[in-house]
Amino acid sequence: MKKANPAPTMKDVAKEAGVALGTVSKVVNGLPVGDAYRIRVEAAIEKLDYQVNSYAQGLKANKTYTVAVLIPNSYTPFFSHLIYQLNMALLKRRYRMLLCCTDYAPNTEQEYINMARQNKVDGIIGLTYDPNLVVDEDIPFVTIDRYLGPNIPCVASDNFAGGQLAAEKLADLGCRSVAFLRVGSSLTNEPNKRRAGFENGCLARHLNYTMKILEDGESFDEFEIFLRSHLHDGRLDFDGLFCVTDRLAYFIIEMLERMGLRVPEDVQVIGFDGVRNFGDCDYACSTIVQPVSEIAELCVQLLLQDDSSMKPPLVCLPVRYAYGGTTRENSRQ
Amino acid sequence: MKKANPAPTMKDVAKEAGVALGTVSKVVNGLPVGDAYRIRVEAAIEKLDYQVNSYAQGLKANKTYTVAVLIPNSYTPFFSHLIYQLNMALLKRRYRMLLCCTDYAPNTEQEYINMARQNKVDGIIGLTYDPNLVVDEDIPFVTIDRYLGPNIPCVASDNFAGGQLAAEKLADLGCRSVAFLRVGSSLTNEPNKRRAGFENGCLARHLNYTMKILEDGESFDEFEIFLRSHLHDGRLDFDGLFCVTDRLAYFIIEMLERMGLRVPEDVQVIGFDGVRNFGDCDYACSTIVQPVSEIAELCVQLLLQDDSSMKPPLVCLPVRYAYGGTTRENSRQ
DNA sequence: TTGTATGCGTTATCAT
DNA sequence: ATGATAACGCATACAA
Repeated sequence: MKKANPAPTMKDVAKEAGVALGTVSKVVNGLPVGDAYRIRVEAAIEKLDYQVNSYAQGLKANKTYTVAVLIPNSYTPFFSHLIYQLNMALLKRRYRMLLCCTDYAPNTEQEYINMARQNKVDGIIGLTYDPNLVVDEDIPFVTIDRYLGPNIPCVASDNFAGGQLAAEKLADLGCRSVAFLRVGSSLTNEPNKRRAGFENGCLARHLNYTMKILEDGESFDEFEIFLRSHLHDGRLDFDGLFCVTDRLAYFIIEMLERMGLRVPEDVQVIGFDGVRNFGDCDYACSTIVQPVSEIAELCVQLLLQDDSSMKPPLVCLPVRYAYGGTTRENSRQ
Repeated sequence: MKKANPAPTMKDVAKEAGVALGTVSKVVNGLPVGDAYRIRVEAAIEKLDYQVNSYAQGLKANKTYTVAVLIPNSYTPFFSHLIYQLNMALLKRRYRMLLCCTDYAPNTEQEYINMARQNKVDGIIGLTYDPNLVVDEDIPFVTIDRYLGPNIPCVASDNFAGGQLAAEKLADLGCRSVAFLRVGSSLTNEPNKRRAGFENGCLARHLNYTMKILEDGESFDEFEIFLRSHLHDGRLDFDGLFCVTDRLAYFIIEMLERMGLRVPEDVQVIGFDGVRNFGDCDYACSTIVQPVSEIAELCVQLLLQDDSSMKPPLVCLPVRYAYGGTTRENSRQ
């Protein structure tokens, strides 16, 4: 509230302790200093409640211990967990996190990147959607789920393996004829591989499969039209569905119930992401779980490691299946 | 990646444009400068891709356009929306957000406050749980949901009115005998007023009411024991339940279904918070919705306004009821 | 080992 | 109106 007395500086501490400025600096940074001096300086620091000014530090060292995280928003379950885990991974290394929600807006993404540059952050972790994003070569950058170029490490789940795993699970659970449902396909990114993986898995397991892929902007109603076209005498042609996200699975399940079909008795559904109700309760549906914590940890590692070491262009982390009530439990459950 | 050439500085721009340092500064800050000079400086800035160093700025101005947000985590639905709205409210004013997840740990909360101080943030917005939190008087601070003292503005939903509204709604929807369920009551905070408000509403509407309040650490199983003790011949003594959060409502609803009771046919349930499935789909249950966006906006306003203006100690923002499938729709729905 | 002096990039106060 | 210079708080190379 009152801004009366400015925060104490090293100079104040030095005066208080009766030592030189440099000595205080050394004590603060843990450099060797005579015990007698150290004691006095520490007492002065305590007395004045001195705190180093990290802006002055940053100016000097050209290092700020701050990382910017660019992400569309913080309330989509996958994003919200990612943010949390990134925060933890950064905190562990004494780094601070500047959170930037972009709302999927390309210009906001670019604006934040510029802001981050002039803010002299030590690096940027971005889950972005702008296809024409310009990222400087001179600031460490790691992307999630979207490959931006050979010099920019990209971390993602093993989406291909996840699609494959979904197909295998459905086969294991007794499905014979399945479908893949997906929305928004215009942007090239890692999650797109879910389809290919699923297709691969279906072929390997000799599952009949169909795809229904909506273009950007098409309404979810298209799925209902699609499903109804495969409904004969109250029975669906499919006994298994793989939805590209848990969120889509949620809509599809509601749809199926409106159509008088029971999940999982009539048709089993598997989603993708590993979304939990209320963030930490049970899984919203049976799902392929993304290793969020590992993704976050790896992003931070890659971002902060010496430039000397090799930076892999793309790392895919293993996913796993989790039961969430929309598949038929079998013995392996 | 490569840190070869250090970022260009004002000096570089001055040299490039063949003008003095101060002139560049003026151009950058929009101060009056001769047109001929301005053109040349702007060209040089463009050419060198110059960006002001906000750390040097911060050092000089003792102002950083950065606000720290302290919150337990980013994945609990209410928190995740709060973070998003705070980010938007700050962005609108060209402020940056330093996100600090505390995991409900008192020492982490205190650590972050210290970190924020030495980081010279312009203010702190905190949703904290440490009953003994020490917050300096010399840095602007606004708290959410928890009153910390007369000099520290607290922003919250009108929890009392929310409890009252829940009671009124249940009465309107035909309930005669209701119960309030709550967990964790040791900490004094604003949400505690939900109980009192509910009680008030029940009295006003002549509803029979019962309370079941769990202590910290008690298992949710206690609720099942409680409910079963009020179950006679498959009928529950209550036809309406008010749960202190949507999350609790979610558990209770599952519990009721296990007990063979239908929601909302046999018993109607209202929660609190306004949680939506997958962050932005339908409401998880009928609920009292917190005005998250308004809370965020007000926090930022109070935090950044001149110290001269009056800071109210506690502001309670209006809540509203939303239908979410766990109450019986009536004509007013 | 301790003290002194310089510079990091900006802004602001001076003369010019 | 423009250019030189000091100061912000800290770290460090260097001198003592």
